[in-house]
Amino acid sequence: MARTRQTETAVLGALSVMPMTGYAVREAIRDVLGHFWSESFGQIYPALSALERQGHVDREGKERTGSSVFVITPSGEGRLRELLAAPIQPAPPRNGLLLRLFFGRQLGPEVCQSLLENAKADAERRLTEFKAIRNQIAADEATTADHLYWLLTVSAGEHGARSVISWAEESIATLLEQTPLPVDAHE
Amino acid sequence: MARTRQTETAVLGALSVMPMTGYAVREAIRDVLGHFWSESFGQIYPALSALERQGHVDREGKERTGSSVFVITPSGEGRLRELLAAPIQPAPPRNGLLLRLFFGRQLGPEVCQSLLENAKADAERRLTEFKAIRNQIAADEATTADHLYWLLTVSAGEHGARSVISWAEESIATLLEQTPLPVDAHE
DNA sequence: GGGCACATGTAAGCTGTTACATGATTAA
DNA sequence: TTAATCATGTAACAGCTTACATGTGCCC
Repeated sequence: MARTRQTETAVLGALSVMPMTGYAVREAIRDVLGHFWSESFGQIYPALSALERQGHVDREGKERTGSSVFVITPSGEGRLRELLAAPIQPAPPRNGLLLRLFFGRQLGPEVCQSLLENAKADAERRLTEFKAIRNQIAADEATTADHLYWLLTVSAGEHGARSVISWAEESIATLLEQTPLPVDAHE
Repeated sequence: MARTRQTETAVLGALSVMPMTGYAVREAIRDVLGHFWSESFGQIYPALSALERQGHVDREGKERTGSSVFVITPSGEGRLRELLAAPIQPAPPRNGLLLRLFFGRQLGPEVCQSLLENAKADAERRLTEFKAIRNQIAADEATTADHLYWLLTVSAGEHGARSVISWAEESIATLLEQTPLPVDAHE
């Protein structure tokens, strides 16, 4: 029960920005919410059907054309506000990198260092992505009333990425202290 | 396939630190790995049985007493290293706070501010928890070869919490600019 | 006319959570 | 002796992913 609501929230949220096809909802969730949210493909169409049955969205142009555009109804907007106001259900944490580092003695310092290097590189990649997103939102600034809130989530991503980078750098240094370089005389 | 391995990894990892009962494995995962990992109760006993069948753990004292202690075998240690060396499977992101903020226009700036205040308070709570954990690890320093790696994960938690705090403070300020105080003449 | 992106859906199967059932041991 | 904690397990269900099935419209 508790979990299907989450899909409902994401789908209604997407439609609250603009009407679109189910296919476009999926793309929006993947490409726009992707940095902090995910829904799997197979959930979206059933969720849309359920929302239609409940009168929270209308399906326009359904006849014979195949593709149809979903539009949020006033009741759907009420439902969305209700869902957004509900208590946040914290997702159980599952950080594979930290799991590996916690048992890092099994892997040895060198492997752990390379895990950290990868994490740092990933975070740097994300940081440049966020920069691009920021520019894009700024470009649309005039046309959307949502940009202020969108920037908040971009900023969260940036802070998170920077914290990963500084943590990784510190941790690599700590591990290096622990593994004195093999004293090779060359040079 | 891919997912059951994760439970296997956590269980073998716990037993690599010291032999313990299934119940204790569960507590260790909840209390020690809890900040970055979770396994549900109902997965742990089946995982232990499977590991026993495969010879990766031995069950000692199984006879009639009810409780038995699980001990990792050499083959289990090999399996653990294999699992830890496998590519990290990134968990699909699901951040309920960011989802709410992204559609924050529906909630209004005041509600969003209080969401951010809560997030900040949570992060501060975590920060003091991490401090306590750090002290505890330092106290055990002599007795465990793992403490260096454990501190890495604590540090990750601290960096993360601090990044949430600074992000939340910035964001609250941004929202305040947006909602000029109601000009009430009183005072 | 062949390939690609758009578009909608379903079904099988796996993962994970929760609640239940049971019993031993220990402390008040 | 009664409650809490330790201990082991199972079964039902909810949620999610993946692969499949199908068709349209457009561009080269």
